[in-house]
Amino acid sequence: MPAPTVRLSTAEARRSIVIDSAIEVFARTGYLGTPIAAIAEHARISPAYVSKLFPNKEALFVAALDECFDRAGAALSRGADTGVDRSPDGILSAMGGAYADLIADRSLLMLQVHAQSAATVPEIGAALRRGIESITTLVRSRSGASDEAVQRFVAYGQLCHLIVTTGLDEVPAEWARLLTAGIRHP
Amino acid sequence: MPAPTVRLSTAEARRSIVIDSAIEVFARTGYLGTPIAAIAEHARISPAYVSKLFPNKEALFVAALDECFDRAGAALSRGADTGVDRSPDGILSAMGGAYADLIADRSLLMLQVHAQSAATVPEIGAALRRGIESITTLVRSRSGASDEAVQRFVAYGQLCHLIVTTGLDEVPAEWARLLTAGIRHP
DNA sequence: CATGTGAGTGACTGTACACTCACTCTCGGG
DNA sequence: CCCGAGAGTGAGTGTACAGTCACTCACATG
Repeated sequence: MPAPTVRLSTAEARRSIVIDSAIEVFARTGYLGTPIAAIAEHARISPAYVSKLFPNKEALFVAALDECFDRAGAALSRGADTGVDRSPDGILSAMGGAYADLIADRSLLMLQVHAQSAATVPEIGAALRRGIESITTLVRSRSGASDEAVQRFVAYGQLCHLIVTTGLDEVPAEWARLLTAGIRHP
Repeated sequence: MPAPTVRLSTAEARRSIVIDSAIEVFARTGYLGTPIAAIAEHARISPAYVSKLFPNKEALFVAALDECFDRAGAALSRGADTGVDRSPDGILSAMGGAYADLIADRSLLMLQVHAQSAATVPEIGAALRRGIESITTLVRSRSGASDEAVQRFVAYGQLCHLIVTTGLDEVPAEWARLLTAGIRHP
């Protein structure tokens, strides 16, 4: 009988699989809280090989974060196209809806929170700024909304982070409902 | 000559000194990124004694976080009293100003960010929710503003966290100025 | 001055983890 | 069929750190 022979793939393909795993696992346990071995296990690969694919843990985290912002940008872009109301505010709210759909699984959002916490690592801080920049300029240019409206968009996005990290949407209290009101829950 | 004899203090006094140190050091390097020894050094105390004063690192972090929210609450409360404009929105903006003054040194704010990142540790998540609750209800009751206005207050507070963690107020670019516009910078 | 209580520490232990290295295995090209 | 390049790993190494323990020392009280 044909034993399930091990098929090799290219390092490039492995890298992107590992990045997917990294997004998920880093999102759950944070930068310092995640051993490389946990990501390796999730990617069904040996820890040694992860270390061979990325020069160090920091670079792996940055790669995951970059990918995360790429996906967010793509989702926002799609959202900007799908709205019915073509006014700036209409587009903005369509983008908000698309973003809400995207972060339904929490990983992208949590990764951003962990990145903020680890932003004192220079490479991580830089990646975070890059990401915010691309989101901000994309929202600005695709919606055509005013600076104030874009700022508000980002501010409520951050509120969304707070709600998710603290599980506020599960808290059955008046103050919690006040904060989550009108926010699309995952 | 009188050798500088070692004066003992009470454990209670030490505890609060250690909490002060913990706020500062945890704020700089985060929960997992901070060794107990770093806090001990800042408090000019042995690591062993820190471990004797607090059952574990988690409890120390929670104590620091609680203290942090206490200070924030006190500052907001003071702000609510000092405003000239006694309308809800006037009081709200006075509270915002007081908060901005308080977080000039970034420690309180950074600690919150790190707490969000570590919120999967049950005790830390609970402390964070307690803190948010007390802030939210305080802002609500002292200002008398609408639910929407309070939600907006918190959302822009979170935007403030983003700005500080990423050092956006130092970034000389249009997109950065868009996000920081109108936010009181430290 | 004797003594008990509590402040404070040095040295240690166990563990977790990032990263390395020598090695094996796969498979495409000659 | 063979061989070399590259995929992939097991077993380690060094280090950092949380928490413990036996101990010393200060000082208030009688």
